[in-house]
Amino acid sequence: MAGPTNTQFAVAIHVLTLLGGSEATPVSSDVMTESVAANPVYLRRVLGRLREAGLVGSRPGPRGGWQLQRPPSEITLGDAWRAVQDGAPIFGLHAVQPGCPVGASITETLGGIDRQLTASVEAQLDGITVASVMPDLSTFSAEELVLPGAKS
Amino acid sequence: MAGPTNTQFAVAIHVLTLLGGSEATPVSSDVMTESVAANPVYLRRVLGRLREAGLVGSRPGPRGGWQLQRPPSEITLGDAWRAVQDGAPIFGLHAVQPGCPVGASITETLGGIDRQLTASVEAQLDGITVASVMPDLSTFSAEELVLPGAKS
DNA sequence: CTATTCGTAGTCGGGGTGACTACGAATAAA
DNA sequence: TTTATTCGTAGTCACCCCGACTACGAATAG
Repeated sequence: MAGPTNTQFAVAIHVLTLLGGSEATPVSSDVMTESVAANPVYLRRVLGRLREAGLVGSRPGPRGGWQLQRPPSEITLGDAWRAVQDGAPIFGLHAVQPGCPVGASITETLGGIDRQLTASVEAQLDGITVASVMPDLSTFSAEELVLPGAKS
Repeated sequence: MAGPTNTQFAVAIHVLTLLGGSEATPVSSDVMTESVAANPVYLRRVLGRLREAGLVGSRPGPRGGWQLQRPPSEITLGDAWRAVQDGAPIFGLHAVQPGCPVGASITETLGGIDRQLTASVEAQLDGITVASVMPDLSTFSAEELVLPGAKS
Protein backbone atom coordinates (compact mmCIF):
# COMPACT_ATOMS: atom_id res chain seq x y z
CA MET A 1 0.00 0.00 0.00
CA ALA A 2 2.71 2.42 0.92
CA GLY A 3 3.79 3.46 -2.53
CA PRO A 4 7.39 4.29 -1.73
CA THR A 5 8.88 7.37 -3.29
CA ASN A 6 12.52 6.43 -3.08
CA THR A 7 13.27 7.49 -6.61
CA GLN A 8 16.16 9.57 -5.33
CA PHE A 9 18.09 6.53 -4.17
CA ALA A 10 17.65 4.77 -7.48
CA VAL A 11 18.60 7.92 -9.35
CA ALA A 12 21.65 8.36 -7.13
CA ILE A 13 22.91 4.86 -7.91
CA HIS A 14 22.20 5.40 -11.57
CA VAL A 15 24.24 8.58 -11.84
CA LEU A 16 27.04 7.20 -9.69
CA THR A 17 27.26 4.28 -12.08
CA LEU A 18 27.30 6.59 -15.06
CA LEU A 19 30.04 8.72 -13.54
CA GLY A 20 31.97 5.61 -12.66
CA GLY A 21 32.00 4.74 -16.35
CA SER A 22 33.44 8.11 -17.26
CA GLU A 23 36.03 8.84 -14.63
CA ALA A 24 38.28 10.78 -16.97
CA THR A 25 35.95 13.52 -18.18
CA PRO A 26 33.07 15.32 -16.44
CA VAL A 27 29.49 14.53 -17.39
CA SER A 28 26.84 17.23 -17.51
CA SER A 29 23.45 16.80 -15.88
CA ASP A 30 21.90 17.45 -19.26
CA VAL A 31 23.62 14.42 -20.74
CA MET A 32 22.65 12.23 -17.81
CA THR A 33 19.04 13.16 -18.44
CA GLU A 34 19.10 10.99 -21.53
CA SER A 35 19.96 7.88 -19.57
CA VAL A 36 18.08 8.57 -16.36
CA ALA A 37 14.49 9.41 -17.13
CA ALA A 38 14.46 12.62 -15.10
CA ASN A 39 14.87 16.29 -15.84
CA PRO A 40 18.17 18.07 -15.28
CA VAL A 41 17.01 20.16 -12.34
CA TYR A 42 15.94 17.13 -10.40
CA LEU A 43 19.21 15.40 -11.21
CA ARG A 44 21.16 18.40 -10.00
CA ARG A 45 19.26 18.34 -6.72
CA VAL A 46 20.13 14.69 -6.15
CA LEU A 47 23.69 15.30 -7.26
CA GLY A 48 23.87 18.19 -4.84
CA ARG A 49 23.18 15.82 -1.97
CA LEU A 50 25.85 13.47 -3.22
CA ARG A 51 28.25 16.36 -3.38
CA GLU A 52 27.45 17.38 0.20
CA ALA A 53 28.42 13.85 1.15
CA GLY A 54 31.71 14.23 -0.68
CA LEU A 55 30.93 11.55 -3.25
CA VAL A 56 30.94 13.73 -6.36
CA GLY A 57 32.25 17.10 -7.44
CA SER A 58 30.91 19.62 -9.92
CA ARG A 59 32.32 22.38 -12.07
CA PRO A 60 30.28 24.93 -14.03
CA GLY A 61 31.04 26.32 -17.43
CA PRO A 62 31.83 24.76 -20.77
CA ARG A 63 33.27 21.26 -20.54
CA GLY A 64 32.07 21.28 -16.97
CA GLY A 65 29.88 18.71 -15.29
CA TRP A 66 30.17 16.09 -12.57
CA GLN A 67 32.87 13.65 -11.53
CA LEU A 68 33.36 11.10 -8.81
CA GLN A 69 35.59 12.16 -5.95
CA ARG A 70 36.62 8.59 -5.16
CA PRO A 71 36.98 5.48 -7.31
CA PRO A 72 33.73 3.49 -7.64
CA SER A 73 35.22 0.67 -5.61
CA GLU A 74 35.43 3.00 -2.61
CA ILE A 75 31.85 4.27 -2.74
CA THR A 76 29.19 2.09 -1.18
CA LEU A 77 25.45 2.10 -1.70
CA GLY A 78 25.24 2.95 1.98
CA ASP A 79 27.03 6.21 1.26
CA ALA A 80 24.44 7.04 -1.38
CA TRP A 81 21.61 5.94 0.90
CA ARG A 82 22.69 8.18 3.74
CA ALA A 83 23.30 11.11 1.41
CA VAL A 84 19.81 10.84 -0.03
CA GLN A 85 17.84 9.60 2.96
CA ASP A 86 19.37 12.11 5.34
CA GLY A 87 18.04 10.61 8.53
CA ALA A 88 14.45 10.04 7.42
CA PRO A 89 13.03 7.03 9.28
CA ILE A 90 11.96 3.90 7.45
CA PHE A 91 8.87 3.59 9.59
CA GLY A 92 6.62 6.47 10.49
CA LEU A 93 5.48 6.98 14.01
CA HIS A 94 1.94 8.04 14.66
CA ALA A 95 0.43 10.51 17.03
CA VAL A 96 -1.06 8.82 20.05
CA GLN A 97 -3.40 10.06 22.71
CA PRO A 98 -1.11 11.91 25.10
CA GLY A 99 -1.25 10.39 28.52
CA CYS A 100 -2.08 6.89 27.34
CA PRO A 101 0.50 4.54 28.85
CA VAL A 102 0.10 1.97 26.09
CA GLY A 103 0.55 4.57 23.40
CA ALA A 104 3.69 5.95 24.98
CA SER A 105 5.15 2.48 25.30
CA ILE A 106 4.34 1.65 21.68
CA THR A 107 5.93 4.82 20.44
CA GLU A 108 9.10 4.09 22.34
CA THR A 109 9.21 0.50 21.12
CA LEU A 110 8.68 1.50 17.50
CA GLY A 111 11.43 4.06 17.77
CA GLY A 112 13.86 1.38 18.87
CA ILE A 113 12.83 -0.95 16.08
CA ASP A 114 13.20 1.86 13.60
CA ARG A 115 16.75 2.56 14.71
CA GLN A 116 17.63 -1.12 14.67
CA LEU A 117 16.28 -1.72 11.17
CA THR A 118 17.85 1.44 9.82
CA ALA A 119 21.24 0.34 11.12
CA SER A 120 20.74 -3.08 9.59
CA VAL A 121 19.80 -1.68 6.21
CA GLU A 122 22.76 0.66 6.18
CA ALA A 123 25.13 -2.11 7.17
CA GLN A 124 23.95 -4.28 4.30
CA LEU A 125 24.15 -1.42 1.82
CA ASP A 126 27.64 -0.61 3.02
CA GLY A 127 28.66 -4.06 1.81
CA ILE A 128 27.86 -3.19 -1.79
CA THR A 129 30.11 -0.88 -3.77
CA VAL A 130 29.18 1.18 -6.78
CA ALA A 131 31.82 -0.73 -8.71
CA SER A 132 30.08 -4.01 -7.98
CA VAL A 133 26.76 -2.81 -9.37
CA MET A 134 28.28 -1.35 -12.52
CA PRO A 135 27.59 -3.40 -15.62
CA ASP A 136 30.57 -4.85 -17.39
CA LEU A 137 31.85 -1.74 -19.07
CA SER A 138 34.17 -3.60 -21.38
CA THR A 139 31.19 -4.71 -23.43
CA PHE A 140 30.09 -1.16 -24.20
CA SER A 141 31.77 1.77 -25.84
CA ALA A 142 31.95 5.04 -23.99
CA GLU A 143 29.53 6.62 -26.44
CA GLU A 144 26.97 3.90 -25.81
CA LEU A 145 27.13 4.51 -22.11
CA VAL A 146 26.80 8.25 -22.22
CA LEU A 147 24.43 8.51 -25.14
CA PRO A 148 22.20 5.46 -24.96
CA GLY A 149 19.65 7.00 -27.28
CA ALA A 150 22.30 7.37 -30.01
CA LYS A 151 21.23 10.92 -30.66
CA SER A 152 22.71 12.95 -33.51
CA MET B 1 13.26 13.07 2.37
CA ALA B 2 10.91 10.17 1.86
CA GLY B 3 8.29 11.09 4.40
CA PRO B 4 7.22 7.59 5.26
CA THR B 5 3.53 6.89 5.53
CA ASN B 6 3.72 3.70 7.48
CA THR B 7 1.08 4.71 9.97
CA GLN B 8 -0.76 1.48 9.29
CA PHE B 9 2.04 -0.63 10.72
CA ALA B 10 2.19 1.44 13.88
CA VAL B 11 -1.57 1.35 14.19
CA ALA B 12 -1.57 -2.40 13.66
CA ILE B 13 0.89 -2.96 16.47
CA HIS B 14 -1.04 -0.61 18.67
CA VAL B 15 -4.37 -2.42 18.26
CA LEU B 16 -2.74 -5.84 18.53
CA THR B 17 -1.29 -4.75 21.84
CA LEU B 18 -4.65 -3.46 23.00
CA LEU B 19 -6.37 -6.69 22.02
CA GLY B 20 -3.65 -8.66 23.72
CA GLY B 21 -4.51 -6.87 26.92
CA SER B 22 -8.15 -7.85 26.66
CA GLU B 23 -8.12 -11.42 25.46
CA ALA B 24 -11.31 -12.36 27.28
CA THR B 25 -13.78 -9.86 25.86
CA PRO B 26 -14.00 -8.28 22.40
CA VAL B 27 -13.04 -4.64 21.93
CA SER B 28 -14.93 -2.39 19.53
CA SER B 29 -13.19 -0.18 16.99
CA ASP B 30 -14.94 2.76 18.57
CA VAL B 31 -13.29 2.12 21.90
CA MET B 32 -9.90 1.66 20.30
CA THR B 33 -10.27 5.08 18.72
CA GLU B 34 -9.77 6.63 22.12
CA SER B 35 -6.33 5.08 22.52
CA VAL B 36 -5.12 5.15 18.94
CA ALA B 37 -5.52 8.63 17.53
CA ALA B 38 -7.44 7.55 14.43
CA ASN B 39 -11.06 7.38 13.41
CA PRO B 40 -13.02 4.10 13.59
CA VAL B 41 -13.32 3.60 9.84
CA TYR B 42 -9.58 3.75 9.37
CA LEU B 43 -9.08 1.37 12.26
CA ARG B 44 -11.53 -1.08 10.75
CA ARG B 45 -9.64 -0.98 7.49
CA VAL B 46 -6.38 -1.85 9.19
CA LEU B 47 -8.11 -4.46 11.32
CA GLY B 48 -9.60 -5.91 8.16
CA ARG B 49 -6.13 -6.58 6.83
CA LEU B 50 -5.13 -8.20 10.08
CA ARG B 51 -8.22 -10.38 9.87
CA GLU B 52 -7.35 -11.46 6.32
CA ALA B 53 -4.04 -12.58 7.72
CA GLY B 54 -5.83 -14.59 10.38
CA LEU B 55 -4.46 -12.55 13.27
CA VAL B 56 -7.75 -11.16 14.59
CA GLY B 57 -11.43 -11.96 14.37
CA SER B 58 -14.49 -9.72 14.43
CA ARG B 59 -18.12 -10.07 15.39
CA PRO B 60 -20.84 -7.47 14.76
CA GLY B 61 -23.68 -6.59 17.02
CA PRO B 62 -23.94 -5.58 20.65
CA ARG B 63 -21.05 -6.78 22.77
CA GLY B 64 -19.24 -7.45 19.51
CA GLY B 65 -15.83 -6.20 18.48
CA TRP B 66 -12.41 -7.63 17.82
CA GLN B 67 -10.34 -10.38 19.38
CA LEU B 68 -6.99 -12.00 18.78
CA GLN B 69 -7.11 -15.38 17.09
CA ARG B 70 -3.83 -16.48 18.67
CA PRO B 71 -2.15 -15.61 21.94
CA PRO B 72 0.10 -12.52 21.73
CA SER B 73 3.16 -14.67 22.20
CA GLU B 74 2.41 -16.39 18.90
CA ILE B 75 1.95 -13.27 16.81
CA THR B 76 5.07 -11.58 15.48
CA LEU B 77 5.57 -8.06 14.23
CA GLY B 78 6.50 -9.69 10.94
CA ASP B 79 2.96 -11.06 10.71
CA ALA B 80 1.59 -7.55 11.15
CA TRP B 81 4.11 -6.13 8.72
CA ARG B 82 3.19 -8.53 5.95
CA ALA B 83 -0.52 -8.08 6.60
CA VAL B 84 -0.23 -4.32 6.27
CA GLN B 85 2.55 -3.97 3.75
CA ASP B 86 1.12 -6.56 1.39
CA GLY B 87 4.09 -6.87 -0.91
CA ALA B 88 4.82 -3.18 -1.35
CA PRO B 89 8.55 -2.69 -1.92
CA ILE B 90 10.71 -0.74 0.51
CA PHE B 91 12.54 0.92 -2.33
CA GLY B 92 10.90 2.32 -5.40
CA LEU B 93 12.22 1.60 -8.82
CA HIS B 94 12.28 4.33 -11.39
CA ALA B 95 11.47 4.37 -15.04
CA VAL B 96 14.57 4.34 -17.19
CA GLN B 97 15.13 5.03 -20.83
CA PRO B 98 14.14 1.77 -22.50
CA GLY B 99 17.03 0.35 -24.43
CA CYS B 100 19.70 1.79 -22.20
CA PRO B 101 21.91 -1.08 -21.08
CA VAL B 102 23.01 0.72 -17.93
CA GLY B 103 19.44 1.47 -16.94
CA ALA B 104 18.32 -2.10 -17.42
CA SER B 105 21.21 -3.35 -15.33
CA ILE B 106 20.49 -0.85 -12.56
CA THR B 107 16.85 -1.81 -12.45
CA GLU B 108 17.72 -5.46 -12.14
CA THR B 109 20.28 -4.79 -9.43
CA LEU B 110 17.92 -2.63 -7.42
CA GLY B 111 15.25 -5.28 -7.64
CA GLY B 112 17.61 -7.81 -6.11
CA ILE B 113 18.61 -5.46 -3.32
CA ASP B 114 14.97 -4.72 -2.64
CA ARG B 115 14.16 -8.39 -2.24
CA GLN B 116 17.19 -8.97 -0.05
CA LEU B 117 16.42 -6.08 2.29
CA THR B 118 12.75 -6.94 2.48
CA ALA B 119 13.61 -10.47 3.51
CA SER B 120 16.03 -9.15 6.10
CA VAL B 121 13.49 -6.76 7.57
CA GLU B 122 10.83 -9.43 7.77
CA ALA B 123 13.23 -11.86 9.40
CA GLN B 124 14.08 -9.35 12.09
CA LEU B 125 10.45 -8.45 12.69
CA ASP B 126 9.60 -12.13 12.93
CA GLY B 127 11.87 -12.29 15.93
CA ILE B 128 9.68 -9.87 17.90
CA THR B 129 6.35 -11.00 19.29
CA VAL B 130 3.39 -8.84 20.17
CA ALA B 131 3.69 -10.12 23.72
CA SER B 132 7.23 -8.79 23.98
CA VAL B 133 6.22 -5.28 22.99
CA MET B 134 3.24 -5.17 25.34
CA PRO B 135 3.78 -2.97 28.37
CA ASP B 136 3.63 -4.63 31.74
CA LEU B 137 -0.11 -5.01 32.03
CA SER B 138 0.02 -5.87 35.71
CA THR B 139 0.70 -2.23 36.48
CA PHE B 140 -2.52 -1.03 34.83
CA SER B 141 -6.16 -1.81 35.44
CA ALA B 142 -8.29 -3.01 32.55
CA GLU B 143 -10.23 0.25 32.56
CA GLU B 144 -7.06 2.28 32.24
CA LEU B 145 -5.99 0.30 29.22
CA VAL B 146 -9.27 0.49 27.38
CA LEU B 147 -10.28 3.99 28.41
CA PRO B 148 -7.09 5.98 28.75
CA GLY B 149 -8.93 9.28 28.57
CA ALA B 150 -11.07 8.30 31.55
CA LYS B 151 -14.20 9.40 29.77
CA SER B 152 -17.56 9.39 31.51
C1' DC C 1 32.52 38.73 -24.61
C1' DT C 2 29.99 34.58 -25.41
C1' DA C 3 28.44 30.06 -24.80
C1' DT C 4 27.97 26.51 -21.57
C1' DT C 5 26.83 24.60 -17.26
C1' DC C 6 25.85 24.64 -12.52
C1' DG C 7 22.64 26.54 -8.65
C1' DT C 8 18.34 27.56 -6.98
C1' DA C 9 13.94 29.67 -6.42
C1' DG C 10 9.34 29.13 -7.62
C1' DT C 11 5.17 27.07 -9.59
C1' DC C 12 2.35 23.24 -10.97
C1' DG C 13 -0.08 18.65 -11.34
C1' DG C 14 -0.66 13.89 -9.68
C1' DG C 15 -0.94 10.36 -6.34
C1' DG C 16 -1.42 8.61 -1.90
C1' DT C 17 -2.94 8.91 2.81
C1' DG C 18 -6.00 9.46 6.34
C1' DA C 19 -10.32 11.99 8.15
C1' DC C 20 -15.04 11.96 7.74
C1' DT C 21 -19.99 10.93 6.31
C1' DA C 22 -23.35 7.77 5.13
C1' DC C 23 -25.72 3.70 4.81
C1' DG C 24 -26.43 -1.29 4.70
C1' DA C 25 -25.76 -5.94 7.04
C1' DA C 26 -25.27 -8.78 10.98
C1' DT C 27 -26.16 -9.87 15.70
C1' DA C 28 -27.49 -9.75 20.73
C1' DA C 29 -31.03 -8.47 23.92
C1' DA C 30 -35.59 -6.98 25.19
C1' DT D 1 -40.25 -8.86 16.40
C1' DT D 2 -38.20 -4.81 17.46
C1' DT D 3 -34.26 -2.17 18.82
C1' DA D 4 -29.67 -0.94 19.64
C1' DT D 5 -25.05 -1.95 18.72
C1' DT D 6 -21.25 -2.90 15.81
C1' DC D 7 -19.02 -4.30 11.74
C1' DG D 8 -18.35 -3.47 6.51
C1' DT D 9 -17.67 -0.60 2.84
C1' DA D 10 -18.42 2.90 -0.52
C1' DG D 11 -17.58 7.53 -1.39
C1' DT D 12 -15.90 12.24 -0.83
C1' DC D 13 -12.56 15.54 0.77
C1' DA D 14 -8.30 18.07 2.14
C1' DC D 15 -3.64 17.81 2.87
C1' DC D 16 1.10 16.74 1.87
C1' DC D 17 4.98 15.18 -0.77
C1' DC D 18 7.19 14.13 -4.89
C1' DG D 19 8.85 15.08 -9.21
C1' DA D 20 8.33 17.93 -13.68
C1' DC D 21 9.10 22.14 -15.41
C1' DT D 22 10.28 27.23 -16.14
C1' DA D 23 13.14 30.93 -15.23
C1' DC D 24 17.00 33.38 -14.09
C1' DG D 25 21.42 34.33 -11.88
C1' DA D 26 26.41 32.85 -11.12
C1' DA D 27 30.58 30.76 -12.55
C1' DT D 28 33.83 29.35 -16.00
C1' DA D 29 36.31 27.98 -20.47
C1' DG D 30 37.45 29.65 -24.86
